Amino acid sequence: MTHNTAPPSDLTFWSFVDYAVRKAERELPSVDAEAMRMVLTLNRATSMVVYDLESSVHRPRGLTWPGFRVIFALWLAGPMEAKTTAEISGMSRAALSALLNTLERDGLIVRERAEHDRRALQLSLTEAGYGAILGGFRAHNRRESAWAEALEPDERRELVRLLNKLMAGSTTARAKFRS
Amino acid sequence: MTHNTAPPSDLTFWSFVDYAVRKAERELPSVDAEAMRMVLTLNRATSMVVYDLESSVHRPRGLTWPGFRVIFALWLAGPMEAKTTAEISGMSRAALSALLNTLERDGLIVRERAEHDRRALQLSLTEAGYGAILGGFRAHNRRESAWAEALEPDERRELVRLLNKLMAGSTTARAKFRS
DNA sequence: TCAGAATCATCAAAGGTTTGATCATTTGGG
DNA sequence: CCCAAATGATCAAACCTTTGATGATTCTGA
Repeated sequence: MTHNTAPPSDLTFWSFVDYAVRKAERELPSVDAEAMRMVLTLNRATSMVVYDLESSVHRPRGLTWPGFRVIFALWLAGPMEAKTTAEISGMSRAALSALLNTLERDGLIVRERAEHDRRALQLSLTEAGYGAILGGFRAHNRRESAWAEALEPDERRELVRLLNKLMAGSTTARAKFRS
Repeated sequence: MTHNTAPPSDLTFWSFVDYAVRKAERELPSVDAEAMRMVLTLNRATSMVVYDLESSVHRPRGLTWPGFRVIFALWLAGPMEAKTTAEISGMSRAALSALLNTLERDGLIVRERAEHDRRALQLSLTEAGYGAILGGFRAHNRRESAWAEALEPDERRELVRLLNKLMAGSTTARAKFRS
C-alpha cells in the first residue's frame, strides 16, 4: 500500500467504508472488494445500534450490554444451566463465569448446583433480576423500534432473511465458532 | 413474563432468536416483535463473523480485533491524528489511547506530537506495522470472501444497501453516538 | 488582551473477553 | 468394575472498553 493519494480530510465513521473499499480495490487488485464492503458495513451498523442501546438504555440502569444479554436470556427461557445460557447469549463459559460474579453480587441472578450433574450450574433470576429486565426491556424495545423505522416493513424482513442466510452459510464457510 | 411454557431443550445460538421473538410476542402484546427480531439477528450475524475473523485470522497473528481495526485504518488512510483514527475505527479516544499502548509496545505504530497543535497526536505505522497488516489483511479478506459466498451478488448489494439505510436512519432515531 | 470555554489526550476504576490451565465430576470402553 | 477421556465451571494473565476526571493547549468573545 503506497500513499500516493491523500485521504479526504473529512474522513468519518460513515464515509470510511467507501474510502477504504475504493482504495483497497485500486491498490490491491486481488482483493474481494464486495466482501470487504459487506463485512465493514455489517460491523459499522451493528456497532452503532449496540452503542446506542447500551449507552442510552442499559448503562443508565446499571447494566452492561453483556449483562443485559444474560438477564434477557434467563427472562425469556427461564432457569437453565450455565452452559446453555452461555450458548444462547453468545459468550464463552469462561466469560459467562466472570460476568455472573457481577450479576450475582448485584443480586440479579442466583447460582445453584444442578441436581442431576454436580459439575453443572443452574441459573435463575431473582426478583430484582425480573425487575431489572421488565423496565429495561421496554426501553430497549422502544429504541429498537426507532431504529427499525428507518426501513420499510418488507425491507426489515429482507434484511433479516439476508442475515439469516449469511449465518446459515457459516457452515460452508468453515467458520470458527465459540467453544 | 410467566413461565408456562418450557423452553425447547435444544435452545441454541441460532434458534434463540425465533424462540425469543415468539415468546415475547405472546406474552408482551405491546412489543415490537419485528424490530426485536431485526436487532437480535443483526447482532448474532455480526458476532459470528467477528468471532471467526478474530479467532481464526488475527489472534493467531498476535493482533486483537480492535488492534487490527486501528492498524487497518492507518494502513488505508495513512498517518493521521489520533482523534481521526478513533473516529474511523469506531472507538472512543480513551479506548484508543489505551490500545495504542499495546500497539506501540509491540512496535507496530508510532505516536508523535502534531506540529500544528501540541495537544494532538500524530499516528503512523512502523515497518513492522506494515508487515503485520500486509499478511493479515489477505487472510482477513479471504475469510470475508468465504462468508460473502453465502449470498448471491445482488443479495450482497441489497444487504449493504439495507444496512446503510439503517445507519442513515440513526439521525431520525435520535441515536446516541460515541463521543 | 486575556480570562473562560472548548478541545485533545490520558488516567483511574470497574467490568467484560480471550486463551490456556486446573479441578471436580461424569461417562464410556475394555 | 474401573481407569482414561470428556465435560462443566473456574482461575489467571493480558487486554480492551466505559464513564468521568484531570492537565495541557488552543480558541473566542468581550
